[in-house]
Amino acid sequence: MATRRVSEPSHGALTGQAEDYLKVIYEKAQGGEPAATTAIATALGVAPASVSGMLQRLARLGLVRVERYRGARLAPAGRTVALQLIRRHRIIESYLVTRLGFAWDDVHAEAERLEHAASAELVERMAAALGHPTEDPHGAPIPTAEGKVDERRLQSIADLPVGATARVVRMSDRDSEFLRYLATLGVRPGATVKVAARAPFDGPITLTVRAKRHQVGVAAAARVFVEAKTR
Amino acid sequence: MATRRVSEPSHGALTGQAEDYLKVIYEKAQGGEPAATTAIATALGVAPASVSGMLQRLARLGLVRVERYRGARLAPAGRTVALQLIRRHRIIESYLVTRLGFAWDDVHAEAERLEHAASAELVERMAAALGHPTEDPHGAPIPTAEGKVDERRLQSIADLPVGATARVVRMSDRDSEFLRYLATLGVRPGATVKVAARAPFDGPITLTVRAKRHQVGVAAAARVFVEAKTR
DNA sequence: CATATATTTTAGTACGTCCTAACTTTTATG
DNA sequence: CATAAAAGTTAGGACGTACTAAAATATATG
Repeated sequence: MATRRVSEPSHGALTGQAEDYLKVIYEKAQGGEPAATTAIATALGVAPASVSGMLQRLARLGLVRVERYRGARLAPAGRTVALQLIRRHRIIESYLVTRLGFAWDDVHAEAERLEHAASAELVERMAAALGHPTEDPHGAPIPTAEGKVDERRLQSIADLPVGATARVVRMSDRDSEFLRYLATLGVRPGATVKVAARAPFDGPITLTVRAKRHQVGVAAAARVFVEAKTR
Repeated sequence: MATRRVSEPSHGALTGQAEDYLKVIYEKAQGGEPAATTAIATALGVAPASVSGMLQRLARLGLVRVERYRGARLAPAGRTVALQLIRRHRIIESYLVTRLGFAWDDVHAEAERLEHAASAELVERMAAALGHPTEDPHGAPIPTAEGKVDERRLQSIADLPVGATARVVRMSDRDSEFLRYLATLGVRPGATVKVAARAPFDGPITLTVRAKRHQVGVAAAARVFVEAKTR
């Protein structure tokens, strides 16, 4: 008989930790390649050996498929769990920003904890209170309750050629310092940016945002996703 | 080095389980007597042996004082944790009812999970959004952030003599079926009840609520707390 | 292509939490 | 007050999750 943890979330028998692994695997395994052990370990702040162990457990539960020495992919059941978790996360972030006055660069950690504790009912009530938003405050699409989500792969600013103009769609929400930096540049979802210049050898990129020029590193540029403006 | 659980709450190094034990001990040890092992076990739905083990751990952490074969009391540090948890719980319940349309008889379980995941900041933002309420939807007083709370012991309806009139102050929030039953009788915080009759040998109590008479069992009456009306 | 480096897995251990079974202590009662 | 019943503790084990160290495999490079 599976151990029942008294204060575990209401949705499903999975522990919060297992849910986190699934979410990371979802994110890391987006492009054909399975999610690498070390990548998962880094994302979760655990040792690679811990990942190997958990992957076996998740595989036993039918949530992931593991290729030894190669990495893990989500099985359909695991994908469902991951998308539900992402839905929770993004709705909670939206609610905290819109209704409780949290700063958009400061909600990630809070949502990261609440997503494991919130019932489906709570999340749906939050979504309803916000008018069923389709994107979170960082521009990331919110999966539907049925698990559909826009998975189209966007270009990052680092992919743009010199002279290109693009609309900012979204950015990674992980690092609040990074988000605060972007805010000082005026880079937020919906903003228009233009690549004015690129230094050679992956040197800094000069961006024009709201008529101001800024130099940003490639690493930062690669974490801001855009849609090219056709015109 | 103490193990750090990745998805543990932001407030303190305690696990959610340990927090729950402290809360139960707080509740059970209100009147002079220490909280009995079995009482704690029943409240948490675990075996008495598990309680013995956890009490040793909590005592090692300086959170409770245990008298062997007798029970446990909170140490000052444990009391602080318990009161913060109760504050979280009651503010969350209030928020869910007032801002997200939860039924008052249905919020307990949700709050029970969220109280371990919510940061102090979130809880204080909720409290501020509600205008810093002093009671939760079931009439229970909300401890202050500094850990002060009204601990005066109230009479229950079962304590009232025939003919007494009283104002309902609060009731146990544990059991939503019980709360729905009370609602059908019109028994809510603030309501006025009169003990019209009492059958002998702990028989049913006849109450008058909003001009209607109801028979309730002693067990139910003992879970509704009142203030005698002096007049 | 052989070997060095990086990645991944296994083995062994720890800790928090839970359980059941057996033992001990307290309490209640004839 | 002796003994039975109730309450509590200890012993031993399981599971989820983590760690380190050592072994195995994959990749990269001279």
